[in-house]
Amino acid sequence: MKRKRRSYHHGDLKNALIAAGIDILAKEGAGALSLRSVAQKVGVSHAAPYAHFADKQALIAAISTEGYERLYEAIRAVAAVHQRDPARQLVEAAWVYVKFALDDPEHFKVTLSGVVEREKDYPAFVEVSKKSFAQVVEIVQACQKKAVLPKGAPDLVAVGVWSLMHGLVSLLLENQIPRSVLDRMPVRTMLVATLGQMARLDPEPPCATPS
Amino acid sequence: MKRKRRSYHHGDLKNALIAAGIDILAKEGAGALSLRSVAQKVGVSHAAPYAHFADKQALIAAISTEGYERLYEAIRAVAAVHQRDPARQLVEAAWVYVKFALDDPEHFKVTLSGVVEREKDYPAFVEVSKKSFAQVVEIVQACQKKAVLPKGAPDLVAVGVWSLMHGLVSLLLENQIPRSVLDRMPVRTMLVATLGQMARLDPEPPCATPS
DNA sequence: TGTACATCAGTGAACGCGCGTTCACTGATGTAC
DNA sequence: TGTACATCAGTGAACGCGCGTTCACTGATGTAC
Repeated sequence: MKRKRRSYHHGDLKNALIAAGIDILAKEGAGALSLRSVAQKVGVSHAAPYAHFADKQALIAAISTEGYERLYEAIRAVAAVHQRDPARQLVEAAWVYVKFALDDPEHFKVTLSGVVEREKDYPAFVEVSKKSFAQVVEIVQACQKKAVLPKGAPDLVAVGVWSLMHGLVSLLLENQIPRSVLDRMPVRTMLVATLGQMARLDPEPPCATPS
Repeated sequence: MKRKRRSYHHGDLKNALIAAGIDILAKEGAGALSLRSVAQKVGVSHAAPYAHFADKQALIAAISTEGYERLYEAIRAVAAVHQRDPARQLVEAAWVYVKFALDDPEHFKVTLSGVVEREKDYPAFVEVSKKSFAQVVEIVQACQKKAVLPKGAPDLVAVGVWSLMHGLVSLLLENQIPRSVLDRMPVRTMLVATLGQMARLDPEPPCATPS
């Protein structure tokens, strides 16, 4: 399972610790995330992380930043693929968001849950979160041009779209959506239906649901 | 601050513990919520709670249930006041939700954050959460009749409205909404604007903002 | 009204646990000459 | 190429902490007679 380190020095301990943290979140949940557990997973003494992170908050901030970067990259990719179809960009970007949340709920939660308290101390986090929001605003503007989304200040409409998606996945993760609704349709259909209450979308062909 | 108990027996320790828990959430946050802290706040030995709660989960479930009841009652009240005006019902119910979240964020989070894992064990929680959702569905139906909300299965549209509000408050609480948007308008205006992307609402007079 | 007794709610000591953090240390690495 | 030394990353023991939970107990309460 855990291969022996060849040398005294690890080489890339910082990134290894971040990866281990994400892994622990996925497999054991947020309660199990600690500097000690992360160190143990990498096979290093429990004090070693302090060479790379000032404290636990700093590790969490790094994990959050990584999560936002994952989102940013994935949305950038789908936006590029559907360059000329804003409605599609909107749906696929939303789907990216939902997929992240469902595939890796604990990482998603840490990323989006404001665990980064003193943002000032973590400029990388602030930067990628700003970039991500700007990306959404762009998609919203393109949608507005084609009357897919209602008029209004683009950043405000972006907040609306984001809220809708964030609320949907939060309620899903927190098990609050009634079974009667849940059992009636797959998540992707629910996403499109919900988004369709706000945006003018073409109906999806029932079999085109990606993964 | 803490008055001496007159007698050995407390009389209503169970409810006192729940109230103390809510108080701790408000004043010290979720991290400080423990059976021990709750017992201490009430002025009782740390083992006393076990006479009333099987374990920590049971206390949390009780606090969650209390939170949902607060929501349920408040929404029922505003729905009654605006009996003949579904759009208003919608806005005020949403406002109730947002107010709860902003006034008592930690209690709100515990209530809505699926901390009640094995719902089966807490039927009171399940019941009040179902009742609350049904209430929203009713308001949604009334809104649909007046074309305030789009057509579609009422429970699905209710999920949409709920998601929108839940996402908005979650992002607010988690400090994710960009300052540029935040600084431009009060929360209530943001709520109405966001809800307005999904519902056909009359514009609010700028000075009618309740508390 | 008085007494015996069962029931119940709260006590306080004790358990083992994992945590964040500090500290003096040591092994490995790289650089100057 | 070889040696001295500064730097750096990781070690392992130790600290104090608050937690959930158990357990034998005891003080208060209520009921039967």
